[in-house]
Amino acid sequence: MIDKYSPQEIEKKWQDKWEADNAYKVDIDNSKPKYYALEMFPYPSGNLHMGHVRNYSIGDVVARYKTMAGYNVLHPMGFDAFGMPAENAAISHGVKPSDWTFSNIKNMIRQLKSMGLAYDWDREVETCRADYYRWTQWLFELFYKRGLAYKKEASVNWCDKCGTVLANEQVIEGKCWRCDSDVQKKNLAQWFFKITDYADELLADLEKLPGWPNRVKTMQENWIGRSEGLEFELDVPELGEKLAVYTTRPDTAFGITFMALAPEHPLVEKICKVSPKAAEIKAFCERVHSQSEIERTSSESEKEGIFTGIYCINPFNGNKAQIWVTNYVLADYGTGAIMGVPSGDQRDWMFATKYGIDIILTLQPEGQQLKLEEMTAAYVEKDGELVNSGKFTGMEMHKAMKAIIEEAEAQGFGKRKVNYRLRDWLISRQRYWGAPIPVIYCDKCGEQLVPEEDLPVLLPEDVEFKQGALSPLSTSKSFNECKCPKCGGHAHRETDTMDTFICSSWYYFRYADPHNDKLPFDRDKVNYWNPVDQYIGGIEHAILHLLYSRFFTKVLRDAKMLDFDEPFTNLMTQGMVIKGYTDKDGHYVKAKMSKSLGNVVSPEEIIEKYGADTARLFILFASPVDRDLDWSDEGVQGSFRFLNRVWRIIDIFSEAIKKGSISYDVNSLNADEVELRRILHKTIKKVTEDLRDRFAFNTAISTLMELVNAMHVFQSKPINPNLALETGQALLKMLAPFVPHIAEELWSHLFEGSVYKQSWVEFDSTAIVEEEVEIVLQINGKVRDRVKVPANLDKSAIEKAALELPRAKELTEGKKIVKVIAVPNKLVNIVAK
RNA sequence: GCGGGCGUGGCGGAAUUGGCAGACGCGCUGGACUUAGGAUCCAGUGACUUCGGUCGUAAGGGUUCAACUCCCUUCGUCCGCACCA
Repeated sequence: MIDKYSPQEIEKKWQDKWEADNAYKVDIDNSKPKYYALEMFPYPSGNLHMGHVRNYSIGDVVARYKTMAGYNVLHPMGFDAFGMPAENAAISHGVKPSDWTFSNIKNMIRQLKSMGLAYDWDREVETCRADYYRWTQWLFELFYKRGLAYKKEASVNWCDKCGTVLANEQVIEGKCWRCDSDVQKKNLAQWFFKITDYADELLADLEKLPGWPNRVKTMQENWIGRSEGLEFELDVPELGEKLAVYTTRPDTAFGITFMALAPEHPLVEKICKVSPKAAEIKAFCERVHSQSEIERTSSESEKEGIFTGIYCINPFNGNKAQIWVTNYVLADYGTGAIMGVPSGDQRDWMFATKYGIDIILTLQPEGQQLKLEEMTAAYVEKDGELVNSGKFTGMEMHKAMKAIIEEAEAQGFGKRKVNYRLRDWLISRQRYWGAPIPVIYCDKCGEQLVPEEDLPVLLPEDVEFKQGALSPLSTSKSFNECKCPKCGGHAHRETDTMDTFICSSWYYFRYADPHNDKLPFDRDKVNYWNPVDQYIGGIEHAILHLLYSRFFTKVLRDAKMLDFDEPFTNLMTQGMVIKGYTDKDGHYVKAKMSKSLGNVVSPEEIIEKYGADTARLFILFASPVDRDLDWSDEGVQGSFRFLNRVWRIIDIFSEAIKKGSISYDVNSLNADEVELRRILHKTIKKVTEDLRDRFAFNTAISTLMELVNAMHVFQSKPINPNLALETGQALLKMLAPFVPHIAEELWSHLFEGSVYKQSWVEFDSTAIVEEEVEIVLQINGKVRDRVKVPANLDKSAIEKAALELPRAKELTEGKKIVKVIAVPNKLVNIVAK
């Protein structure tokens, strides 16, 4: 008799034993195929939430299953430990960011260990430790040396609350991704990574990622936003200047009646020098600048502009076009100026009708005549033929696009151009708790990299933390002042730190070689372990982290530090954990668990009450991994009940199991036992396929529940000991990836060694074969009867048998049998009229 | 506006290649055991029904012997991007 199931006792026991035995330590082993299972590492906020539990439970099943299936599995964990919250703690509580962070990490490691996750803790990385950020700085220098890191003054996104700039990817609908406050534009000199150099490859290589969800690939595709078109120049005779524009609709170029400039366009200043309307123009520009980013970039806001009084010449037809300054042209896309074709673009139409600018029709549907005076909107369809377009009149629009580009190229005033929505990655942050940018500014020699042998540039401790203060590092005397590495003269350090997304863009390489003190990682080790075979995390990183990591991988490949193109072969994006609650209006609604809504369930409480196995089981069973998971307290109890049921049935089987032997004659089984054995092997097949091919943990678990239900048939009658052994052993092996503690405990009562060290179960296809199958009789597509027939009976035999069934005769009496369709082992359908 | 999901019992979900809709779990109902049950075990549980059946996978239409599954239209809902010229 085995004791009552008590997760509180057995879980701690096994966690300690696994740790003492170094059970999950791995090294390079060329005798097995390698497998790298990775979950996105957490920010050390201090406490695990259910989203973490879900993420790591999924990863743990993958790692444990792959290990049992014979792979050499790398499954590491670490912490993305730089970032704002630590600094906020310093500002509001006077705690040192490092103390705050390390104590949070300590608590989170304790919580992670209480989940029974199969991590190789020897490989843990913490991005805020000098032995890690030294290499983050080293990689910055590598980017710099390759011409991929540069400093420039630019209009950048500024979050006042966080007191720092942000990358474009970190601005969500005009608001800061972290604190949700409005983002402003500021002109600052900042460091950028030249991700745009890789725009084409980042886009094209999405095709090399069949193991990624289409959703994520589409999002990246849209973010990169490639477009093809024509860039050409228009003369501005009054200024002796040229004005460049980019268009994806060269076919409408003959319809230009005005040019629209962004207020930031350099030509605006030149115009102001000669235009009598200079004061008005300047006032307009200032007014646009004072608008928030949301106001300015919303497609709904009113289009406004001011005519400069200056004209330019359309090189295609010599027409004069008014130059306007407007609020709806983006300064940092294309050339910061657009051609205004009111007849072909709805925004231009609205603008032109508002200000009484001419409209020239250049495109109309084939075989139809459009009349401007009857039109109430621009003609924006993507088909038609040209009018009023000189020698291109009458040409089909797609042909015309090509011909007009060729014309511009032949005449020398324009060229074919590819544009991207993607901008360079702004990596400077005016914050303390990040990796210092390893650059020195010398009064004489200018910008200098900190020599490699002087890395890391350590974070100083003599800094002041103030809300909204610029770059805390600049308040440190010991940090700021230094000597120029080139001339030895007076110099000062860069006081900005790097975006934490840089730290997380290469951590999955460091796990392959975490203690290297000569390089970020050894090339051979990374080439052995990486790329990550299965990456698991939240959809919120679809662009940010996943795009940056792809960029890093490509740069490091070009730097010959590794030999592959993509960091993550397969990607699984898990859904959120949601829970119902009653809102302030008394409605029952479901939403992501959050403190402010009060619908949070604490993992620690659940683990304390039911154990980690129950928490893991419920979370994996309640929903497919890529969908949102609806938390249910009753559901958790159901999972706990199931584990108790497993415990009891193994207990009932245990006497028999001890008497059984592994190899035996299956012909000695009685009918009930044959049936159990068939269910067992069907279960093995299904669970294996669900784990190996489908990521379908919920159905794998439901199949295991069916097996346990089938075993209960024998709770009150004797079972063949050999079958008891076969079934019990297979059940525990299959449960082990999901619920490792109870599987290990029950295994230890009955068998030798650790269940985790066992090889995965194979199914016996002969056990699954049934001699007789039940097939469905349909008359005109409706189920009318069921009948047992020998398995694999061929079509004609089934048809013959079906027509002789009394039920078939009864229901087709007096009707003409038109057709009989038989599907072996499934059904037979008689069509009668 | 553009792009991508999703829509199945009271609830979470299953149906992998077009072949028995609702596996498994929750909840609920009844029974057994019991001093007791919020433990355990067994059975039932889509709706309607004149108990023959009929209807049923967001709505409508189509293809097919056969549709949750394929095609068209519509609606709802969630997510991403959004004045990108």
